Amino acid sequence: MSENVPIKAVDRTLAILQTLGEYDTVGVTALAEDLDLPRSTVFNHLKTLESGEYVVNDGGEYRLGSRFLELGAKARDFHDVYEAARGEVSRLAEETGEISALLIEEHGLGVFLYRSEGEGSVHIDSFTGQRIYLHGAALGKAILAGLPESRVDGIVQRRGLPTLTDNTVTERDELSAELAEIAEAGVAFDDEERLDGLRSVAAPIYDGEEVLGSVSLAGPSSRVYGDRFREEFPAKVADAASAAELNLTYS
Amino acid sequence: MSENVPIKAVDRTLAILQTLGEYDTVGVTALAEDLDLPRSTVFNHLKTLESGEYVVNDGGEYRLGSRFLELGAKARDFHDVYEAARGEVSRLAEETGEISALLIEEHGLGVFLYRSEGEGSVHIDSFTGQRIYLHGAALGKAILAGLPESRVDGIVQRRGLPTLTDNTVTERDELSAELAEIAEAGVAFDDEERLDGLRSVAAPIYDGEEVLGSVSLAGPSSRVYGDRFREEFPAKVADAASAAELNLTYS
DNA sequence: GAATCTGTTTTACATTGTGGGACAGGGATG
DNA sequence: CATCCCTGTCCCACAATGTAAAACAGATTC
Repeated sequence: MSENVPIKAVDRTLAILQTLGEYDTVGVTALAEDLDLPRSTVFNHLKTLESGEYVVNDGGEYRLGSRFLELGAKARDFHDVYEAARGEVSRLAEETGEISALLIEEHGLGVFLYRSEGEGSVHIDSFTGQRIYLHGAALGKAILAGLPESRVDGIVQRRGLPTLTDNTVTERDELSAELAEIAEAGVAFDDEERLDGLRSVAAPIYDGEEVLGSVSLAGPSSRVYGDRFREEFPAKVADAASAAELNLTYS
Repeated sequence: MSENVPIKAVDRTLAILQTLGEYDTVGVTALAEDLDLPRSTVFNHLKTLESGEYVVNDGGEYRLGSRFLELGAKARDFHDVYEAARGEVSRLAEETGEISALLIEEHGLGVFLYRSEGEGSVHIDSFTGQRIYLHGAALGKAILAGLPESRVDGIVQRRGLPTLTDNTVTERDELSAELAEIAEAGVAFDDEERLDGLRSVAAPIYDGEEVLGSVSLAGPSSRVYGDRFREEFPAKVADAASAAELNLTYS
C-alpha cells in the first residue's frame, strides 16, 4: 500500500464518528480526550461533519446525524437477501416466541441485517448492524460452511478464533470438521458458544452456488433443548431459508 | 468560520460516500468522473474507507459497507420517540391498510425514522432515513407548528419553500396561517402537497413543551376523502400520538 | 495482437490539516 | 459578587500530507 493511504484526516473522521456513536451526545473536550487528540483538531472535524449534515450540534454538544440512517439503509438494500428473508425472520420469531435473525458476511465478520424478537423472548443486547465473529455463532458457521476453504482460511487468519464462551470452537481443525458436517446437514448449531445460556440453530441462504447469508432461531437453553433444539428448530430455519431462496429467484 | 473548515479531505470523503450510495456497486473511474475528481484521489479515499471497513471492495468495484447500519441505528436510537412511536406506527398501518410514518426534524429538514406499509397500501418510493422538506408534508407541518416562530424563520430561510406539487404551500404568510391552525387543531393535513395523488394527516408528538416528531397516515386520494380524510384519520393519528407520548413518559 | 479499457502505484509539489495557544462566555465556587 | 475554571470556539504558522499527473499491469474488446 502506498505511503498516502490511509488518508490521515479521513481516518480521524472515521474514528471520531465511531466514538461519537458510543455517546448519546458529547462535547468537544470529552471527545478529544477519549480519542487523545487536540481539541481544535476534533473541533475542525466535527464542524466539517456538521456542515455536511452528518453530525448534529445540540447546544455545544454533538451527536450522530440521521444521514447515517440513509447510508445504512442503502448499504442494507444492496443485499437482496434482506428483502427476501425479512418476512421469514419475522414469521419465525412470531411462531416460536423466540429470537430470529438474518446475518451476512462482510470483511470477515458477521453483520446482523435484521432481527426480530417473539413475544416472551429473552432480550439480548444485540442490534441491526452489530458485527460478530463468524466462528462463534450458528449463523456465522452456516455461512462459513458455504464459503470455499480458501476464503475460510483468509477469514480465520484475519480475525482469529477468539474464545467467547467456554464452548466456543477455537481450534482450526475442529472448525473445519464442524463446517463439513454443517455443509452436509444444511443446518448449523450453536450450544452456548457465543453467549452463555443461549442456544441457536441456523440455515444458510444460497443463490445457486453462493451463500448470501443465514437465518437463525435462538432462545435460552432452558427452553431450547431435546427435540426442540435438534428437530423442530432445524426444520423451521431450513424452511425459512428455502422460502427466502424462493423469494430471491422471483424478484 | 475559520479557513481550515470544512476539511477538504473529509468533505471529499463525504461526497464520495454519498455518491457511492447512489450506485449499487461502482468502479473507481466511474465514481471519479461522476464527482469530477482525479481517479487516484478517489482511489485513495476508497482505500482509506475500505481499511476502516466502511466500504466494501467487491472485485474491483466498491459499495457502501454495513458499518453505516450500525451508525444509523445509533443515530436513530438517540431519539427516544422512535421506540415510543414505532409500535403505534405499525398498528396504524395495519389497522387502516395504508401507509404510516414517523418523522423528526434535523438541520431544517424532516427525516423518516420509521415507516410501515399496510396491506394493499400504495407503494411509495420513500425509505427510512429519507429527508424531505418540512413545509410540504403533513408530518413536517405538524412539527413546524410546534416550533417557536424564530426557529421556523430560520428553517424557511435555510431551506426555502420550494414547489413540490401544484398544491404545495410556498408563501410564508400562508404557511404561518396554516401552522397556527394546526397548533390549535393538533392535526395537520396534506392534500397532494408533496406527491400528486397522495393525501395524508399527521399529529405532533410532544414531550412537555417540546415537539419531538410526528406520526402520519397517508393514502391515495381515491381512497382517502370525505370523513375518512377529515375525521377518521385525524382521530387515529391523534390517538397514536397520545399513545406515543404516554410511552415516552413511562420509559 | 493491437488498442483501450480497468484498478492500482508512484512521485513530487503545494496545499492544507494540524495542534498549540488564546479568547469569550457560562457555571460553579468561595 | 468576584474569582476561578470549566467549556466551545477561533487563530495562525509550519511541517506534514493530500493531491493529481503520469506511468503501470492486467483484462477485455475488436
